[in-house]
Order: sequence, then structure tokens, then C-alpha cells
Amino acid sequence: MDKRTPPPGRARLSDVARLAGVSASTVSRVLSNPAMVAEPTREAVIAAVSATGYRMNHAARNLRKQRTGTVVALVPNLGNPFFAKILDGMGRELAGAGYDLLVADTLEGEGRDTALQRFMDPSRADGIILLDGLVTMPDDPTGCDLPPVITACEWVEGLALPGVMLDNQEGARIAMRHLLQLGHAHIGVIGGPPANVLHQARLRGVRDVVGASRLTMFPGDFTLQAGQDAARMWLDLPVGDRPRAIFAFSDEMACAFMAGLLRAGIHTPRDVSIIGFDDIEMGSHLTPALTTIRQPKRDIGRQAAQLILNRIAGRDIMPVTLVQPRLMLRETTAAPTG
Amino acid sequence: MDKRTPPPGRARLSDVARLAGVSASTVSRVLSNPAMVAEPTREAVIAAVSATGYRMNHAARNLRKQRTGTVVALVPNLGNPFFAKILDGMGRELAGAGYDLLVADTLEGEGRDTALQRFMDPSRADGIILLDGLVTMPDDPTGCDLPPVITACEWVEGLALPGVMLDNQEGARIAMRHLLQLGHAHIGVIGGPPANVLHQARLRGVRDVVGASRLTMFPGDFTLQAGQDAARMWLDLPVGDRPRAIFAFSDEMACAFMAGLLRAGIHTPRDVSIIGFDDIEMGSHLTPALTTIRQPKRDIGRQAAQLILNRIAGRDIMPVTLVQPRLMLRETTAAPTG
DNA sequence: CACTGCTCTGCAATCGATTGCAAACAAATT
DNA sequence: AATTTGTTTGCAATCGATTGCAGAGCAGTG
Repeated sequence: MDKRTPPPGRARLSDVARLAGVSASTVSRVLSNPAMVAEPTREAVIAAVSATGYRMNHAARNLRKQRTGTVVALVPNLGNPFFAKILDGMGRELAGAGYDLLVADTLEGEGRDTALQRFMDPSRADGIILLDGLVTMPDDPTGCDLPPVITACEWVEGLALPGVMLDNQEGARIAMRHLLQLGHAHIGVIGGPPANVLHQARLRGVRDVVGASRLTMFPGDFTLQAGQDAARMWLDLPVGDRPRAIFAFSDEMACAFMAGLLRAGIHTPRDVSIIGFDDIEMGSHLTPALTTIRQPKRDIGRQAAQLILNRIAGRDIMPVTLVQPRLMLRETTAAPTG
Repeated sequence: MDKRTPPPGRARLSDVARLAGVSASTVSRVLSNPAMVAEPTREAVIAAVSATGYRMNHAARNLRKQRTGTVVALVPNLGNPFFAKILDGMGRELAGAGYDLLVADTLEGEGRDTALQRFMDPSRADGIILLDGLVTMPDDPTGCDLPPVITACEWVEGLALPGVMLDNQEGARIAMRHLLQLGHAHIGVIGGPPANVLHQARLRGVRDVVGASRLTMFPGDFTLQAGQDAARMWLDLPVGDRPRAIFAFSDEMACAFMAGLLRAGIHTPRDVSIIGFDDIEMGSHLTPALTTIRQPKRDIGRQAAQLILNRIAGRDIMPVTLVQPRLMLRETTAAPTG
């Protein structure tokens, strides 16, 4: 029985080496540091590589080099289109630096913390970008040797992780000021989950400028369904108690709210003004087009990528990168009539 | 200079072993096959594990076991919300079987094929779920030892990969029949990219039932922008040439088309009937709510996960799993008036 | 008491690529 | 000719976990 190299299905470094008549070290060098190898040798090796169809074994390389070439992004819900553009920007930026971006869902609820535990590990990722503010960090007995973690969009309360995020408070202020300037004295706010940091920051912004005007809160959770529910609640209100301007903490809620009212014959912006938050693509393609607070999503993704790359390289980075929101003035807000 | 174990930052199996007074093998067994180890030993090991805060090194395990415990899904564009629910269903199903789902973007254009090349590798993933029909497979000189690949939603023309997908042709037939039955004799179709397999399949379905009625094609690519462009083209048509019913190959195009017409004072379904494809969540939250062909996205994700799990386990699987589309009759289609 | 049959544990090889070190050789300098 | 300098290359150790095999310990049996 031949025990040596019973065609192992897949060429290994040593197989290439044998074919090229050199040692495995040399092949390795050709592949990762070609300048170090003499021209004729290099050519022979390259020929052998393509003859054998050699492909590197990542597990082996990762084990030896103690790095993975991978950044993992943890999102609370892959089902949320909001993350799409952010991840896109991130992916491109990381690809440019030779890193792969892999995205994992924290599968909110049950396995939420497990996910972070599982991926926050130098043998799985060189860096972590956390887009979920509701995880709890793994307790760290040894206190060291975890891959760098940054946050993006959301952040973890009470944890001094560096991160990129929108100036949510300012965004909310801009939205409120806009409504106030239009002359609205009673404003409805459709919020997010109370425990969510974005909800809290935006609510602070709302309070900053609400002044003497009246405020009515509608519970929400950023989803379309929540927007629809809020519309129902609004319709159930006595006519005099209905706020004539609505600030929704997400565009999805804003859209569904608007559609819900329209169904009951209430028109935007004639009867009710609506301003959203995020600037999802759909908003600008509706009629009327949604006025909203823009988050530069691709940009946030890119910046998050740069942040994690800097951390991986061991460079110091700013603790917090605030991105500026912008009012996208479109068609769903107007001065109150009547 | 102490060369042995200069606190290596991170506990290894052997560190745990030393602390527990057993061999590394025993620790390994406690962790992966506890029944094999005697009760007292096991307890000592478990204590040592938590005392050291030991966490397994994935690279080492993967190298040794020649598997990764990971399935990679390759999507053409993370920016597309259509994939969100599918990936969600996939992720949950795989998590249930002890696999991690990681998602990578093929970054259509430049690195498209590179991505597949990079991830289609047993040292990176135990299985691949391909959601992009436009990749080309890596040429495979050795002809073996690649991880199993299946397709979901899309498929690769000319490649006999097993996969799950909607019966797109039937979906298109259902949509067309619906419009014909309403009495529409001139139908406009907003298509996808001509090279896209979904476009082709749906177009076949359209042709199957179009019969004697008139057909007008609008170019598209599944995006909101394409829907908006189609609306402009429709408006530029002489009134008599305007189809009074539109079948869009994606809900996003349908939504943008509808909004584009509404902006010009053309109402749906009064003036124009519109039916979409996919059943994205937003569609049902609009007013009027979008009539569409439903793809059971979570289900497709789940089935894809089961398929790849079966392939990984070496079981034979059906070459093609067709999922049945369903007409979601809502508010955007009606009999032609006037 | 010797032997069989278990259960439990450790030894050592293995997965495949990388890299510090030094050998081998060529070229350049004195 | 001897020595120095520099370039290429190979050797062997290493990353950390897993597992086949065999040995140790122990109880039960004839």
C-alpha cells in the first residue's frame, strides 16, 4: 500500500514543490513574496502551480500566520434593507485593502450574544464591525487577545468601543426644526424600540428643540408594520388631538404611515406633513417623495471599514466618528393648512 | 529567556491540559465528546477550561478536521433588499444544524468571478449557496475536491448545479393571465437585464400566454431607477400606444413606475393596472397596495439551506426544487376603463 | 492466580503553509 | 588566493486541535 501522497485530491504546497523540483518553502515564497526568488526558479514554480491547479489552504495559512484576512460584520437582522448599502460600501473598501467582508446575522433574540461570542475570535476574524447595539460583550477573563471591534450606526451603551455613526441627535433636531419652521405646533413622533440607542439619541434631539409645542409619541420599532400601526392609532385619535406633522424615526415607518393615512383619505402633505429618517432609496421614488434625514450609508460603511483597518494595523483611531445628517427636502412636508 | 509558554495571551488546549493535570487529548475529548471521559476528569477539565477562559482556535480545528462549519452565500449585491429575507431563512435553518452562514458580495463587475474563486474552497466553506446567476465557475483542473455548490433563486445557465428557485415562467404566466382576464389587450412588460436568467424565464412565461394581445417591452434591470425610467418612456408614448396594463419583473420597478405615473396625474389602477414580481414587504404597505407574484423568500432560503446541508452530508438531492409562485391580488390591477 | 474484557487516558502523528536560520554558491574586493 | 558581501534556497520548527492506537488500571470470572 502506497502511503505517500495517495493522490490527495487536492494539490498541496509540497506537491507543487516536488513537480517544480524545489522545496515547499520556495513555492510559498513565490506565492507570497516573489521578489525573493530567482527568475528561473520562479517561472518553474509558477508553471507547476498552474499545472497542479494548486490552491492555498486557508485554514493552514490562518493557523500559521495567526490572521484570517477577513472582517466580519454582525448585523441584527439581515432582513433589514437599511444595512444593504452600508455593507456594500464596507465591502468595497475592505476588498481594496485585501480583506474579505463576511456578514453574519446575530439572529436577534435567542442566539444574539452567542453570535458575537462565536465570531469575536482572532481565529475567525481579524476585526469585527458591530452594527447591533444590543449585544453584550463576551466577558473576557484573560482580558486580551480579542480581535479589534468597532461599531457602526449603532453603538453599545456603556462600552467605550470606537465607532462611526450619524449624529442622530442633530438629525432629529434638523427634522424637528424643519417642522416647527413650517408652522407646526403639534408634532407626532413615531419612535423606535425604547432600548435602542438610535431611538434614545433621536429622542434627545427631539426634546432639544420641541420647545413649547405639543408632542405626541407613537410607539414603533422601525418596521413597516409599526408605521401602519401608528397610522391606525392616529386615525383613532379625536380629530382635534391628531398631530398634523409626523416625524418618524425610520423611512419605512414614514412610508407605511403615509400609505395608511392615504387609505383613509388623508393626504400628505395637504393634511399631514411627514418626515422620515435614513433616506432609503424607495423614499425618493414615491409620490409624493419622502422628505427625510439622510444618512450617507455607503460613506458610513466606508468609514467603518477604514476604522477597522486602522485598528487591525494597530494604529490609534478616534473614539467616535460622527457623520453629519442632511435634510432631504422633498414633497411630504408643508405648512399646516386650515 | 523563558522560551516555553511566555503567557501566550490566549489559553491553548495544552494550557488547559496542564492546569487540569491531564493531556491535551483528554481536554479535546471533553470538549467534543464528553461521554468518552470519566466523570471526575471531565469536571476537572471543565473547571480548567473556564478558569483559563479557553476558546478553541478555529483555524487549527479546521485544518485538522478538514471542515469549517460554515456555509457561504454569494449574493450579487448586498444592496438589494430582495435577498434579505432569503438570507434570513437560510441563516436560521443553518444555525439549527450547527452551521454558520456567512454572506459575501460578489461585487458585480470587476471582482465577480474572483469572489467565487476565493470562497469556493473547502478550506473556507463546507458549502456554497450561489444567488448570482452570472458567475462563471472556476475551471477545475483536478476535477474534484471543491465544496458542494447549489444555487438559489437564480441559476447558472449551462451548468447542472442543483438549486432551489421559483417557477418563474409559471409566475409570469399567472401575472399575464391575470391581466388578460381583466380584459387588457395591450400589455407593457418592464424586464430585467437581458442576460439575467430570471428575465429570460419570465419572458418565456409572458410569451406562453400573450396570445394575440399586443406587447410592449420596456428595458429594465430590477431597480427603482429602471421603474422610473420606464414611467418616463410610457409617458413619452403617444396616448394610443400606451399599454394600459404593466407587468414589471420586480416590485421595485413596479413601485417606481406607479409613482412615476402618479406624478404625472396617471392613477393606478384607474388609468393603468400594474402587477409586480417578488412581493417585497413594501408593496403591501403602499396605497394602493401592489398586486404581485409572490416568491416565498424565507421558504426559499430554508430550502436552499436544507439542500446544501444534504449535499454536505453527501446525500443525493433533487437537481431542481421548484417553488410555486402565488398571485397576491391587491389593489393595483383592475379592468381597463373607458 | 491468571486471564479476559472494559473503560479511560496519553502518546505521537497529522492537517498544510510559513519563516528564522544557516548552508551553498556566486560575485566583488583587497 | 583569500575574504567579504550578497543572493537563493532548503531544513526544520511552528501554529493548535484531533484521533488511531496502545497501554494502564480495574473488575469480574473460571
